[in-house]
Amino acid sequence: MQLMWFRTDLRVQDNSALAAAMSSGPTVALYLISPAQWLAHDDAPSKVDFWLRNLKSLAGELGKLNVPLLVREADDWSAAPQVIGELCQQLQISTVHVNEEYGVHESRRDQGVADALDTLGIHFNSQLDQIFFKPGSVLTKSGTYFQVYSQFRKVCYQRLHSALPSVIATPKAQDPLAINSDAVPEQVPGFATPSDTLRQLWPAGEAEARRRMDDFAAEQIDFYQSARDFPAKPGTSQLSAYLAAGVISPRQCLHAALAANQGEFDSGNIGVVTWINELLWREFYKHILVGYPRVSMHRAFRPETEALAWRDAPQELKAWQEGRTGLPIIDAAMRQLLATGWMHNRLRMIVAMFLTKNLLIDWREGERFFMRHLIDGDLAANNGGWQWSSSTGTDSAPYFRIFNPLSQSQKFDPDGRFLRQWLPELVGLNKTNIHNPAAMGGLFGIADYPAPIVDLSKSRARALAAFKSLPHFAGEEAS
DNA sequence: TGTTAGTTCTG
DNA sequence: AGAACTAAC
Repeated sequence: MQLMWFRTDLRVQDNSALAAAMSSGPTVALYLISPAQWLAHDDAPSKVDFWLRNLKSLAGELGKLNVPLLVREADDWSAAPQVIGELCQQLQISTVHVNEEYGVHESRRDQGVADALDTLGIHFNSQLDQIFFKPGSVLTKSGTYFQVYSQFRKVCYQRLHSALPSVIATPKAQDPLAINSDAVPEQVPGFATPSDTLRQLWPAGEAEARRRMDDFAAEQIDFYQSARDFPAKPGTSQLSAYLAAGVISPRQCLHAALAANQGEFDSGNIGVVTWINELLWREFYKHILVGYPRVSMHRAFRPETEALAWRDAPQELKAWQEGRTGLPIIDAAMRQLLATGWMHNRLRMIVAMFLTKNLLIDWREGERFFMRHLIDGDLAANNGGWQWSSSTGTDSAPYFRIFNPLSQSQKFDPDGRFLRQWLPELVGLNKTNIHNPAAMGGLFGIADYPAPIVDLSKSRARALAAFKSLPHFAGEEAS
């Protein structure tokens, strides 16, 4: 008997480990509920709820394949070896199949399980599935992990040209087993069920993910490059939550995009090329996590930035978190995050830059807050994004390239449509004033809307000074 | 995937 | 005055 252990790969289509298991023999599926571990990882309640809803949908898909889904609890992953070992003995499992995960804790968990199974004479078979290329297989000429994205991408392009990862066929149904599936819990203690409004924005299941992907590839991807930076437009794929939970695979995404561009990924349709570029950013940050694991252990990629004099400003942090900084684009973005579990990528950069530069608050505060609220929260991508914005990471924004929230707002939400959607107190303002109500002067101050909590000019200068005063800090040349 | 301040050009 | 350009952060 084979055991397929599902984690962040909640689908039956193009699933490497599931295909490996079912081609080896009769298969039973397992999912572990791990509330203490999830809390320790700052997993958002909306994300845990999304996992459970997708797990329920997955149970239905597995049912069509006659694969029973067992649900077990391992509060902390340190309990995983025992829980899985006992189950394997009960069911007389010969091999446990998984898709690789790349966090430090995930690797340690899998090693612990593999070791425990080994003493029981059970095999542990892990597959490349979450990304295109095995970490450690995309390296510089001197054999180190890339630190610069464009160079990494160049090698990825070569690899894609020589061997395109292909989508794996969905397994055929097996003969029914005399094992009953477990019920999937509706809720897990410690993770509140999100609002119906939020849940309805993110319907669960492979069919929904595929529908989104197909619609995007058919109708939006051509405009992706020109539309993706405007938060009021439906210019992005809205697939991040599904990718993070593994309800859809990057290989499926790649092939859907290629089909819209005559099979080309580095030329032709600029929208397609730009979108695939984003899939490769995702790939890059996963590789960074493996090559430089300190980034996920609350350490900056650039050690010299560890000495930065981040401000301890709990009131300002709280204002940022709650969307009441007095800067409309920041507040609208944070309210979008709180209400929907998601934030447009352009806005993630703007609010991250504002927190780490204008407020000069430690990027780790922002990283943690995002993880606690994002339905698509992914350790590698979230950490990569925050360290990019705070200029502490690989290939990050130069310390002097600081976004001005007002000009970003004017540039990327010119009519104020996005602002009006999230800031009812400002709906009456015209497209000039809405970006900067404070400029209208006290007499025209908006009831219920605060004055800006920082002076943008002074706080920008403060951030520049803080970076320049770092010992041994090698300031980059402008590019 | 930038912003600012200063200079020069243009009407 | 305001656009266009540039250097520096």
